[in-house]
Amino acid sequence: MTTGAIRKPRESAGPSREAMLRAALDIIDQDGVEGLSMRRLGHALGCDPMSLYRHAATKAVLLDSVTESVFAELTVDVTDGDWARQLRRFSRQFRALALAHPNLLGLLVTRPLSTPLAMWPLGTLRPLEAVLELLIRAGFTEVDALRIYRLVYGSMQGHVLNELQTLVANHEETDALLRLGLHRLPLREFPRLRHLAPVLAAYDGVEELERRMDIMLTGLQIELRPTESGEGVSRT
Amino acid sequence: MTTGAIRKPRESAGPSREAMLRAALDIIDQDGVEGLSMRRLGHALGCDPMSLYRHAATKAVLLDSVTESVFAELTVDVTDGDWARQLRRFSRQFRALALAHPNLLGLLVTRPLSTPLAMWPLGTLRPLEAVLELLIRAGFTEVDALRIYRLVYGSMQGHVLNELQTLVANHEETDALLRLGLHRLPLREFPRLRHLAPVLAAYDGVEELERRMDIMLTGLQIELRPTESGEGVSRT
DNA sequence: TCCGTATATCTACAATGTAGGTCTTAGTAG
DNA sequence: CTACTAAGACCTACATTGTAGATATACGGA
Repeated sequence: MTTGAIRKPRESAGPSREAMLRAALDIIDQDGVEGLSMRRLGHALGCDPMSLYRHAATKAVLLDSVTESVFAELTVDVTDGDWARQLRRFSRQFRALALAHPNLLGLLVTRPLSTPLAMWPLGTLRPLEAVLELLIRAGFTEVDALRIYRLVYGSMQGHVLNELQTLVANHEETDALLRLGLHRLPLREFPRLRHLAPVLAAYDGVEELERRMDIMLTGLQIELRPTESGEGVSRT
Repeated sequence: MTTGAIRKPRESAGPSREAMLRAALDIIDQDGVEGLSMRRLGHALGCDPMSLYRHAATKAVLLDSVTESVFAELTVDVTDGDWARQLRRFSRQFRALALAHPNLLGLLVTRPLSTPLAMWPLGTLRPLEAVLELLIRAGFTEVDALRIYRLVYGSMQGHVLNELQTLVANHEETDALLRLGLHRLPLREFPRLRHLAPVLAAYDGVEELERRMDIMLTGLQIELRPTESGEGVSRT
């Protein structure tokens, strides 16, 4: 190489990384993850499918980037002394994200499985770091902070998975049994489930998440005595 | 049709459904879900790939069936009066399944998202029914039983997802920071995470799950008063 | 024995991710 | 200003996928 200068990429050509991620997310929101192909994404952006590889070495990292871009919307106010309130807010935010992009939830909870923690995109790790900071500032030990993070994060994931599973079936059907398709189940074998049809149909995600947080936070307070910050669990 | 008799399938030809599911699970355990193709599965069974469609109308239902076959191993003793013990056992079983087939976890938590609850394979619904039965027999109302099931199931899912994420990186590396690849993280931005490296490396799944159950069950006992259902907790 | 039909087997197709070749153009040296 | 170089951008082509549809085969009844 005669010149040591690094050629900067032609900025005019091709869509920006952000535009690409946005378009990818749009497609996923509309037709699910399996509806996203490089060709279709290229078409949506009016560019050659192969040019997408400039921003993502492979489709897998493209998906990673999309989930990161969504995940990065989570924020935590580490200066808030009321850690429980922040955790609640965190959970609600996550739920909102999941409801806004239900087709992405599978990736959100699954993609980390294929990559060791420290290889995650930084945007994905930032909320983790923030929650740890929050809890440590609130007086928890590092170990407990990590434990609590896992507890909250896991519960939150679990809740959202449950909530999105329960959703819909036949929206127009009014009878709960029929709407959820529970009439298919043999009554002999599934009496409880069938009888619970109306309850299943009346699922209230917000309420359930709040109750879950109630239970978890009070249980947490009792089982895991924080050194000095034990003034009570915030309910808002 | 001139004759009303239903021709029974040639029982000699092709592998049995069970053999197929077993082989599919083997491949998934070995090379992950994306390693499973109809052609490869056919090759492993020594039969034409297309003949697999006799037992599964499409690849998606094949995957459903595989997850069902694993999921169906969960058992609950509904006659046990100690419901908390059963719930713990249930969680441990689930964890064991997930660790035995880590590549399947993504499907286990994800597949239900694409299908409304009542369309799940029956084997998948059976544990749900059993837990409901257990809790109702223990004196909970139907509504609370469902709530508790969701709570436990979500927490269990969340835990296992966390545990499998944290696993490995470089097994041979002894230094926690290096082993987890956390040295990659900018120290300025991720002080907590980097400092927690040894704790992350020393993750004890069994212990953590037990603690999680402790917290959840005590919180549950306090927050959910069965007798005065509906007004156990003042909500703001 | 032969026929009708349900089943097994095979072929072929459209769609996918992406490696590798070809071309365009920006940046530098003369 | 011109010519050269090489780093992108663009494109073609390939191996692989799930599976529809066509073809071959074997079974039950007459």
